[in-house]
Amino acid sequence: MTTIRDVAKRAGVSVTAASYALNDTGTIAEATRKRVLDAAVELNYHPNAFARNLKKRKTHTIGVFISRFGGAFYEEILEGIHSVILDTDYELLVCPESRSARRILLHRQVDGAIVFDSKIPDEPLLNLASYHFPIVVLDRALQNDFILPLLLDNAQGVREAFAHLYQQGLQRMAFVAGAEDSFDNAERRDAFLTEAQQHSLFVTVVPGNFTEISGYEAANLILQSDILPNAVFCANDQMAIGFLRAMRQHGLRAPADIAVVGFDDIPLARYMDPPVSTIGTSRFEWGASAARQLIDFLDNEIPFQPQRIPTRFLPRASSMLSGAP
Amino acid sequence: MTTIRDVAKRAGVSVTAASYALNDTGTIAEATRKRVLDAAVELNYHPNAFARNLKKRKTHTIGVFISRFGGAFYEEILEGIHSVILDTDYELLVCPESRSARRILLHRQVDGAIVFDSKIPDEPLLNLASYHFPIVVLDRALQNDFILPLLLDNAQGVREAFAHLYQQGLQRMAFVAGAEDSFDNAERRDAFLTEAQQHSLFVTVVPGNFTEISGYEAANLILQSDILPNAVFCANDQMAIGFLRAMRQHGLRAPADIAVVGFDDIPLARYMDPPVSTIGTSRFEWGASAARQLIDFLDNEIPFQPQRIPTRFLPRASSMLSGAP
DNA sequence: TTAATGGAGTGAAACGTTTCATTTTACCCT
DNA sequence: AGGGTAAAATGAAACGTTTCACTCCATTAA
Repeated sequence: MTTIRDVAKRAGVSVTAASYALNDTGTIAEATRKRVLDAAVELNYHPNAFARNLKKRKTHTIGVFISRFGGAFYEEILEGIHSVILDTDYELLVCPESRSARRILLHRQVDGAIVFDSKIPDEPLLNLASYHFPIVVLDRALQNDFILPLLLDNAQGVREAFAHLYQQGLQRMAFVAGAEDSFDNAERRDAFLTEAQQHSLFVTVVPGNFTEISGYEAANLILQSDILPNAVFCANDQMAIGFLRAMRQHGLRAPADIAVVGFDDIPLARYMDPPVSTIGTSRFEWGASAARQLIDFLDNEIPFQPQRIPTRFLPRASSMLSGAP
Repeated sequence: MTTIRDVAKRAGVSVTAASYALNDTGTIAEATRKRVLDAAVELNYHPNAFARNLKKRKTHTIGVFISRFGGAFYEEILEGIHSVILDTDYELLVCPESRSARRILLHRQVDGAIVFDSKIPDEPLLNLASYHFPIVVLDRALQNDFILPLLLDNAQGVREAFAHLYQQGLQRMAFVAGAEDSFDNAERRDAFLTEAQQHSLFVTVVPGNFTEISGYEAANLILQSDILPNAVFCANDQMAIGFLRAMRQHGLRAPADIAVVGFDDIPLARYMDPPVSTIGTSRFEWGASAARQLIDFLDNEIPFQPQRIPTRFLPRASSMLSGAP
């Protein structure tokens, strides 16, 4: 491996001069600068990132901590993040699991983090932030000068979907909830309950955990009641798909018997039969915002600006009564 | 940040002793060892990864270079890789774009690489390998003591699919090709042509580029011919899906009018109407193999063992004539 | 008693950069 | 010609580890 020492020797200058020339800092005459740069090319020199990071106390890497690679959900967020990183001189370190997340964060191998993994508890994040380490969280409402929550506007989407159902005269509604520890689930459920209350509707809430199977089981539970709901709101699309599967097995059809709405707009939702009404957002934009704010914070010390990521209701066949708008 | 110096001072020993104690090397009395460890805990000490890497000339990170995050295709491979990495003390650096790939590799920020990005040319990989840098390639047939190709057994899957079509009496076949520069496309096409030749079949090959739209266009081209094929083999599922869409628009049905087969077994294939026959593999296992061999090479100097990843044909409705097995 | 042995611990160099403080060089102005 | 100044270049310290080579001391063997 060729080092800066070799380059300096070849260019006939001191190591310092070589460093200044390479980094375009300090004061170096144009002629010598050129000589150094040429020498670097000739020797195929590439600075050792570790030595540099050690000295500069900066890694030029941002870490993304998600709970797993799987799922179109994360994909699009990652692509959004990546699209922003591309235009900077930062690297991306993607860590799909909380165990190694701890190690990476503690060893300060990144300059900042984007977190979307509810398995990582709040406490270590707050601790990191207290050392002025910047973090963007996509899955919790933590706030702090060094922590930026960038959350979905869950309530907005729920309101739109609710209105859509209500305007079609559907009044016997049920909500299939997601995982208990999920922030988004709580917001979606609360928004739904608020709407119900404002419209003086009595609604039922059935537990679930975001998996297709839990939606399936929720349906089996609901379908045992004497009076069936005529609209069901699932806290995500997977559960809506499970719910629809159970309905089919009971000989029921959506939306004629029960209108079904999901959340997230996963790709599959559009391909189901019937296509599933859902609430979507631009996940690409979401990731991009996160990266943009983090980079701005790191490079230009622009303070974090909390904001909500807009969501919108996407009406599809699973909840459109024939003759409805 | 607390350094090893602080720990040493607190434990009342030299820096050397602290280092030995923490790394369990050298000769340190049990009592002092314990004192050092306790001090480290009390001070919440975590070694600086850069200083360590700089000194040890090892990063304990492996790099994965893919062309983008999107696509269920990469997801499962990544999960397979990750599942292996988890049990080691390595980190994962995922880089979804060839531009930064170059930087990372050149700056030696990883100890080894897994490459699945045809936009990265062979030459830099060979160059790296010449410095004894180990690389697993998933998308090309490069071979070298330090380069391990881990490729799909494309021919196997194609043979099975071909037999399936042929045994149903389908003899007018066409092949919709993928991107020109793709190794897998070349193998699939060649295997198909070989089969056709062995069965004395005259077949047509239509160009494509792996996108759904190119499958759609290929179909429009094919459907103009006087004599339609009765079986079409697409080099991947996306194109098969595009092909089916075009067929529908022309009022044709699969498999009755044309039997359609894809390749890759993407999740959507199973959900199409009709479900798309395809050729699948365990991508999770694929990724896991790659990671396993790389780690074994790095940690235990076990030489690379080239192997083919098995594929198998998955018959579904899009190619099963009624009454067929 | 002395020499050899080996366990426990230490000092200092090294990894490859960056950057502060300083020196050298070149130029300009009276 | 000489002092002043700015530009250009340099030496050396520092970043936080690891590790080589060495010392010190107690124990054992002769």
